[in-house]
Amino acid sequence: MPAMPSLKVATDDAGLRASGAGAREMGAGETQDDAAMREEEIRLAQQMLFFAYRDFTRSADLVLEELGMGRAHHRALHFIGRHPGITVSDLLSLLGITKQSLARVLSALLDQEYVIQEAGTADRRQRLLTLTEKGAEFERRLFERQRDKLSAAFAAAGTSAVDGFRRVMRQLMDEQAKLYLDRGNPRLR
Amino acid sequence: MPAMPSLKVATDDAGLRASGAGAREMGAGETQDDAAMREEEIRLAQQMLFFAYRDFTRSADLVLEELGMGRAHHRALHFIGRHPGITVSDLLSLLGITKQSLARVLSALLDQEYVIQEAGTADRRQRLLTLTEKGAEFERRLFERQRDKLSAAFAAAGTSAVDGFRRVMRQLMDEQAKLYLDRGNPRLR
DNA sequence: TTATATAAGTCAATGTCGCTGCCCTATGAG
DNA sequence: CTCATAGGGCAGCGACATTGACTTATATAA
Repeated sequence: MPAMPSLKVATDDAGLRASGAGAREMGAGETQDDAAMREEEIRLAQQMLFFAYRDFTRSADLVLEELGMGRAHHRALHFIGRHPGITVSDLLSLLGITKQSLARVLSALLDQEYVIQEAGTADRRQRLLTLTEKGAEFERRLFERQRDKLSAAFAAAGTSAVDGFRRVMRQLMDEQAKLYLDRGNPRLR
Repeated sequence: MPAMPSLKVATDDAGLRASGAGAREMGAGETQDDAAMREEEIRLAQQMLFFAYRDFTRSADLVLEELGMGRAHHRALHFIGRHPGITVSDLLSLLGITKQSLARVLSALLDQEYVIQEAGTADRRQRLLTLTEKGAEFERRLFERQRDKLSAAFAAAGTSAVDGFRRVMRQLMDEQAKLYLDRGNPRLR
């Protein structure tokens, strides 16, 4: 864990350069200060996303490392767990990666029997993916780390904050991800 | 852009397995259903973090790709822009990576003159980092992509949601990151 | 039935981004 | 003078993602 820097840095005002080349136009009645304030808000939000995501994922990363796996394995386990019998191509779409990227991860999960494949009944070309008992246990172990972080954060922030959090996060996602979450998520035929 | 899967997946109830090995203990008066509901909330939040972060960063990634750079370059530019004259070790602490990891990125930024180094006046071992004009312009271009996404999201979610968003994100960060944000961020001697 | 499309697996090559261990120089501070 | 610190650099590695091209099995439509 790195110590946070004491940041004994020149206190000049270059942090907020509201003017210059690409600066955004101001709406009616808007002052330079308003624009600068909004820019600062955005930059803070950028940083929060970076720090929060980094530190949130870190908790599960430690468990994964023990078994020589990475985040990609975790994500695959997560979505397979949520969608037992998911097809490979649906999983690819959810993860937003290529077939090759998934292949490495998936074959490791199959080798170590965290996941099993079965040929689809309707379409026998499909390989339906399901967690084994071992896979479900491992996924749960990973989940619990992140659950602890998240529920502590939710408790500390309060329920109305959680609602706002969800609303903003939702807006940051692609349309397709929004749709996925909207339709109740696991249960859709 | 991958099409979101139609998710024609077996609608069994394995998405929510509130029982089993590692399931969390329930507090007084809490039912199985409460626990399951909370687990579902947490799992949704996990997914939102994944989707939102992925899609948020994607916007800037496209610009970076044109110039053969990656997220790491963006982050370095961001923090150097916010802290003109930052030392290498402070930057390392902010990014939470090792010297070697930064070295690759930083030397690219120096080579292409996005960043300049100057020996510190007080301590001449230090290499104080500052954006060049070119670097500031590039950083702004990257910033604007993400700003557009973020401000659209903030506008759509509403100001009280933004407040909640910030509160939750803050709780997800490490102590050190919290402290960094708390103390007003760029301006600290 | 034949032709085309789809689901999935695979090979080879590439690039970013993180890590480790080790060594070096320049400079600051006791 | 000695030791610690700021920074740079070498070599090697691993995880994760990419592209393009090719193969197999199966489904579906002409």
